[in-house]
Amino acid sequence: MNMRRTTIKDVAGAAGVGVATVSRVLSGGSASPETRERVLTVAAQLDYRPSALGRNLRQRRSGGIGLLLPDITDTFYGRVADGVLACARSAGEPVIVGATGDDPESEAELIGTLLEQGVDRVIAVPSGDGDSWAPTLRAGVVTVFAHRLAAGRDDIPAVVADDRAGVRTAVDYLTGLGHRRVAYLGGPGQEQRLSVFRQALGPLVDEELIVVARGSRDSAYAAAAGLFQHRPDLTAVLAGGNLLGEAAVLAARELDLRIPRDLSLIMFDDVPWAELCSPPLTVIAQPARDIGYRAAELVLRGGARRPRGVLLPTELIVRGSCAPKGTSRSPR
Amino acid sequence: MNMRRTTIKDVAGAAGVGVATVSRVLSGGSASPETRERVLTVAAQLDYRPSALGRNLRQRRSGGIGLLLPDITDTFYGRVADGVLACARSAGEPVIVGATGDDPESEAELIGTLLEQGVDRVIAVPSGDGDSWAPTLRAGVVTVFAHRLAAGRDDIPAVVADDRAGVRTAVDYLTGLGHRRVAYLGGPGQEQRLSVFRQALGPLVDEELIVVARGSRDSAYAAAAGLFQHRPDLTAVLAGGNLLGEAAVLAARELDLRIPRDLSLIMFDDVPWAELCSPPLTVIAQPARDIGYRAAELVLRGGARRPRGVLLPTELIVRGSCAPKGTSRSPR
DNA sequence: CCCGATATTGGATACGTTTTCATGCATCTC
DNA sequence: GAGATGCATGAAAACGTATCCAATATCGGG
Repeated sequence: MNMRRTTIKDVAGAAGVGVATVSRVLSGGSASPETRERVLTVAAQLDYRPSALGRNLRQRRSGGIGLLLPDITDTFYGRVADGVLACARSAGEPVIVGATGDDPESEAELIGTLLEQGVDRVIAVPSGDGDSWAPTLRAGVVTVFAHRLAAGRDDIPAVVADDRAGVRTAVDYLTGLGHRRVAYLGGPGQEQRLSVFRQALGPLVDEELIVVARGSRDSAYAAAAGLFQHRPDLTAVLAGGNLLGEAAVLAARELDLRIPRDLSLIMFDDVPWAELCSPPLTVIAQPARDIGYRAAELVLRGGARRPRGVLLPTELIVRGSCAPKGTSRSPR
Repeated sequence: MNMRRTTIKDVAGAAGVGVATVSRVLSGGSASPETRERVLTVAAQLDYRPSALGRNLRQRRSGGIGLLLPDITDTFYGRVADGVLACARSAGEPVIVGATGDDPESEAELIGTLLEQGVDRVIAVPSGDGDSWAPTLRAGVVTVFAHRLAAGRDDIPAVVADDRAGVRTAVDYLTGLGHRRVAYLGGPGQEQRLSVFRQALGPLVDEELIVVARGSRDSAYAAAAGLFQHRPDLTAVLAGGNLLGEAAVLAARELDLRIPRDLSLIMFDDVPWAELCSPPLTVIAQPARDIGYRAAELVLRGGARRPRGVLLPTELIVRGSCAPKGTSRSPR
């Protein structure tokens, strides 16, 4: 049972033409109508599927798209991935996914794997600074960043949500409610948000109220709990992601802080459970899926005339986790 | 700037040996110590990275692992994917991910893409019956199912949670609390759970209380809302997945059913927000990440001596969404 | 009717690797 | 010492495709 795969040669033989002609017909080259039809019918009969392996070697690239995310478990990145997959699929391109864990070393290693695979298009949520990305550029890989920018890499286009506006809206909303001690609970790679946060808060900013966690749930919880314990005077917190928001809710509950009575909370990223929470969480919604989809579009369009980047709008969705600074937090 | 990629030929030339020797050294074949060292140093100097393209063509397989999931947005599948990625990465294998949307046609199409790519190992959460999988088997692709089995495909090993025990535990727990009208809110591909549900409920089973939704959130919500409206007499519901559970909570809230006073709820799959919910949700935890990891192990081990399948334990985690059937649901 | 232009076609080559096979050399056995 | 055995090695042949290039057939204009 030596089931050899049917190759272009078989089709050529069966159709009585040369392999070059078959290749041309199948990749849309010029051919006479009758030849074209004959080749197509024969190919269909033999159930011929061109081998990507041969093609890839010949054109020294593997068509596929590389997608590097910090954590595929995070629904935000899940939605980004979904967008990429949707767009890639409509173009018939396979997507190779890697999880960096927000670790630059890990990222560099995964980039190496992708290069080895001959991937010539990469979408990534970059971790750390942009040093890892020299090899892809050198290899001529079309690269697009998603959700975050990398320090020192403004030569790579990026598709991001309008963090600036989002943070500003959130801060304005909170200060508008009378809050003066507003904390920021951030994650990796949120430098820009931080600077906007400081800027928006102006004289009210308190560096002690700004704390960044690493990517993990544990780290997020520790950061939130530490913040709440050390600074019982804070009345509002802006969480820079759904993991951080989750941690904030959990830590608040553990410390017997009532939301929103004792603590107002705004979370970046609208997730389904934000509505299930009690109280339902006020959020800054980000178009995660669109970010992925647009990034894929950009990367598929290739190097030709690609814009500097894309900025997608965010939206403040008011639910029930913020209250005016009326009842101050009760002393323990 | 014709930056041709450094190839095995370059290394061979620079080291003064034949390409065969270089290949052998790099893939762990036999070679004299001095030759080996020379080749390795030269390869390192030239920063040589073997091209997967050439290798793949030669061995007519692309090493990579195909992963087909219904919905990468669902955190359950996100965790499965995470397990697969972790295992694959430790083996240095790239993973090509596709989202089937629980649609057999879509699945078949994606399988086609994978075959075209020369993927020779596939992990999948199968949609519908197993007809789509004939091509992979015919092509000699090592296939492993995850989380679900496919009807008529007991020739493919599967890594699944112990649904049987999970459903039985849940049903026993609910009936033990005195519930008699227990509903099952299911999704696609849960035939086995359904049969166990009927079996565990015995004479109490009521076919009208069994409803299955399609994969989407909307469909899940519609199913839950419909169920609750049509059968106000039910007192407990088992949701067969986090999407279904979410829909149940939402629908219950919309219809002013209090959990657990009016309605007891158990949800399959423990997700972070189950604890954030109020009341926190009693769940049947499934080792999603392990499912992915084990499936990847199986598929990496290859066709050699692979077991019929793997059954991973579930666990009932009691939180606050179930109550004894004391206060009956108030009539509207 | 002939010539140049154009369209179609097939042979041949290259892509980068792994693997087979034959060769040369050193060591071992009787 | 002759033959057998083992190992290291390199030349060469695939793997399946796309594309260059030359050759042939077709056509229009003069």
